[in-house]
Amino acid sequence: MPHSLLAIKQKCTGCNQLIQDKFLLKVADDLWHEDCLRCYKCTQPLSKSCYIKDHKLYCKEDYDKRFGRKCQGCNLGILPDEMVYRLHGSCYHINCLLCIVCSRQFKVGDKYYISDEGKPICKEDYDVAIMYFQLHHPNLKRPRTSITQQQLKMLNSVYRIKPRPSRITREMIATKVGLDLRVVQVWFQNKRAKDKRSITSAHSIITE
Amino acid sequence: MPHSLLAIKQKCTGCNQLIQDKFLLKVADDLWHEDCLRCYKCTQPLSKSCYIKDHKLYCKEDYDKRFGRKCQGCNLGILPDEMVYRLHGSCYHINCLLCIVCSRQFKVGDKYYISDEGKPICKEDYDVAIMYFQLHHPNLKRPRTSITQQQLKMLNSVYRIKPRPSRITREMIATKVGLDLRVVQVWFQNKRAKDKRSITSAHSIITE
DNA sequence: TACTAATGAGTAGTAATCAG
DNA sequence: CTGATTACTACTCATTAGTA
Repeated sequence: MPHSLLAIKQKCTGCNQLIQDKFLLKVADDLWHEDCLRCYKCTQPLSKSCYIKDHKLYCKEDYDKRFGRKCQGCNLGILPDEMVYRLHGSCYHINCLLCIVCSRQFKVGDKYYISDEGKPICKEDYDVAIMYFQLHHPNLKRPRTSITQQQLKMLNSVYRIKPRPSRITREMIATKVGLDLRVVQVWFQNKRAKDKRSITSAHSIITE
Repeated sequence: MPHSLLAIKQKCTGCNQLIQDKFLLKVADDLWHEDCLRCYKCTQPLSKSCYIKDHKLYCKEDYDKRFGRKCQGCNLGILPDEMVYRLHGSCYHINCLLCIVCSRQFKVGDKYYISDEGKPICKEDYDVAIMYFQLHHPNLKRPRTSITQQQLKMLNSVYRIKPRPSRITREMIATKVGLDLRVVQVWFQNKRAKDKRSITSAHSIITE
């Protein structure tokens, strides 16, 4: 059963501190310090008008963005109980959420990425774009194969006998341990280089 | 309705201490310190109205939430013997438990997360949101994952045998216990560090 | 407040690349 | 192929910060 009480103390809805100011500012049933009347998002003081949601104040711009009063696809308004997609802080009519590359309409569960302009791209187009990018900037990312202990053992045992295996031997090794031929080749190159390095550095210690 | 009374020795229903204040606050047969008139749940002072249950006071919001009088989805009342979902301290009509992003209706067994506002988000939307967020704030911190006892048991048992598991082992563990690969890696790193710390500190006690 | 998940700087080892 | 270099992976150590 609700009971109404006398107003005992009054706290500011913004900072939750007691209001000692001469005047209380009342905004739609909530009380505020004059100084606390700021947009919850951008913290700009709210001088002319403000929007309220969940006891929080917003400037028009941030309110529209956050609570989706304007579709970022067609730039038209969104009615209060219209269904929307929320995406990266923007709202879209269900029918206005399109991939900016292929214009296909997104459905729930579709994977997507966000362009530099904050607009959605479907995963397929994104992947193609990445592939294309890597084709044209081939040395930006270099996937590194990690060679397991198993494979290393095999490679090492061959290396001890034959540090410079022929193409045919390399092919055998490659299929046997399940590595790319090129990877095997590079491994032997690097291994020889490392060996040489350790030998020369050992030598320099002795001679110094 | 509150009544002010003359000061006689009376105990506060909230803190059970003697009331020495000039005025006693009486709320439905119980006496309270002015300062103790707070919501039992959120501890906010009760300025306008309060709800009572079992000699405890609640603000309207928490009362409705706690005693399930109001569906947190449609904001309408819940009849005493109506079926509800209970989620994170709130009640919902069976048909009112919707993902706040895609509005899809939850079914028993569906995975969900809870938004900052305490509302449910389906796992798919949550994952997409996280992906986005990380795409656009790549150097913001990853939220701290809490590792369950179950997972800890698994990790520890592996650690005893192999304190330095290979990438492949880590991958196996990660999928088995349902943790991110990186999280597993960090756990092993931290575990090794902790072990080392305890060993060296034990040593310093002996040698000192 | 203690424990510990996460971060960051610095380092080692080595797979991959490039020039010659 | 070699030699030099680049850059990916993983580690340690010290610190920061989230949570029971």
